[in-house]
Amino acid sequence: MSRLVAQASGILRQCGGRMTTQRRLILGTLDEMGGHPTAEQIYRIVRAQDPSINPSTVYRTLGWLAEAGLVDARHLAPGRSSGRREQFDPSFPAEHHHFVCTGCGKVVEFASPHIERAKQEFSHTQGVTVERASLTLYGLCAACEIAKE
Amino acid sequence: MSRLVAQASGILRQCGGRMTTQRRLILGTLDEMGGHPTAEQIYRIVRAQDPSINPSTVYRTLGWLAEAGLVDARHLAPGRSSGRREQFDPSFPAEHHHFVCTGCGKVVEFASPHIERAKQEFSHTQGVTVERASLTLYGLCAACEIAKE
DNA sequence: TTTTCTGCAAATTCTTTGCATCTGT
DNA sequence: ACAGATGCAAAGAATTTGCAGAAAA
Repeated sequence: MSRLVAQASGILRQCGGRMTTQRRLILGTLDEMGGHPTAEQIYRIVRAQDPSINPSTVYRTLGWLAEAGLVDARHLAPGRSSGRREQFDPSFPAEHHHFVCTGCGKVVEFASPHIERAKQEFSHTQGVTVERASLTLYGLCAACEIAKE
Repeated sequence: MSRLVAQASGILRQCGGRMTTQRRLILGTLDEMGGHPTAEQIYRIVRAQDPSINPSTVYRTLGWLAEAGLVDARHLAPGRSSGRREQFDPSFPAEHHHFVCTGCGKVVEFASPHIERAKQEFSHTQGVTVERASLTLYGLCAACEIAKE
């Protein structure tokens, strides 16, 4: 059983929800495919295994997964007009951030202690509670940097 | 003449574009209203001054403003389903980041030297070029923190 | 057996586009 | 005059919703 299926089962048990075939399929796919798929990409893959599945089910599943905090919804694609599709990012194993290459669209995940400091500093100086942070860096990856010239 | 109108005029002159009444109105509104309005909020305000203006014009104007780098399109609203509308953030005077209160939706802008460091570290260790960064912190503002109890 | 979920289709929401007309330059 | 912008209405993409039937607990 995949990690997400296990986590989700626990949550469902606590709130009286049900682990259905469709949910298991979507969760397993999310876990396996990795990266930051859009709802449509997820749908395409699960449909290959169960052609009767419906996009609404994918959206609904992603909806409560995001509410439960098991995945984060992000807009990684840079610029306008490409940032309209949400991308889903399993929030595991820990808070992480993203570098997006504006040339080829490649996404690299990373962790940074600087962000932890930025959170602390901001919460101290402003007297607020910071729960989570999302940093996205935009730039050119090595390959695109070379290709540019 | 507002700052944005001035900046935009310069850009338009360079690329053979035209400063129209509608653009002046939209730019002035963006400058005056501040914050991080959605296209619809902008439209509502400009329509009050010129009822003949059309939403497409607002979208088109925001489109090239974003391309020109005079405004940034962001998804500040936290969670799913609220993050669907783009918000437009005049990119002035310098790169800045956002704290979003998940209780009341209030947005606070701030600058942080830590982010500069995170950018540098990432670009050095990965051999990429980082052009810009966007950090959003989510949490509870002081008032919402109190209200929670 | 009782909720909860799913599939379906229709509806919404946000945004873009085609085209005739109008307007800066 | 002429390239470029606008308004309008219609199209489009992504996502949500209402509801009757299906399926977990």
